[in-house]
Amino acid sequence: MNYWLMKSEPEAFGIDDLQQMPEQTEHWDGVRNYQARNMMRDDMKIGDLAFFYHSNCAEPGIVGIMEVVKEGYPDFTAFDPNSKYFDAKSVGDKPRWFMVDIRYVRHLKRPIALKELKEYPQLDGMQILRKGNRLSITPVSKEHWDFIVGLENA
DNA sequence: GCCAACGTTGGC
DNA sequence: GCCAACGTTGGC
Repeated sequence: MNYWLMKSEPEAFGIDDLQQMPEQTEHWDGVRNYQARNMMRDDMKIGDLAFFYHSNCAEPGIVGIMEVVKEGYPDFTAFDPNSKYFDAKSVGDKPRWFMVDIRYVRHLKRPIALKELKEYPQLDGMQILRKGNRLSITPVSKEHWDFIVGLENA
């Protein structure tokens, strides 16, 4: 079982939006980066857990936990000319972009801000903390996962 | 295959 | 709004 961190801008789609979806489940569409695509297509498995990270907002940080409930399949927004994620180079038999479905698990008892995450030497090397990191999906080690979940009660 | 130009991400 | 970091594109 693996752990992940997935970014989303709360103004576009935040954890509260996920919680309000039917069955608290949504497809993670619109990822247009090959590294992130590969992780969704190849590596993310049913039952894996992921942090929901709010980016590009007043208080960027980890706000909750979600679970992979459907493994990689073609991102259909790439096929839709009316979608802002349309990609003419992604066609039916050779889809270029993939997504997974994720289900809301819970909010953290308190949001843990990026600013706070940076304070802990225990989290050195975590990908989200690297300068210039822009990848919207990153793997999280079990050690880092457990440490961060442990911060909830601090 | 190199690399400059350009676009996007995302913290601040 | 600024800007650093990085990915992609396209000319050569």
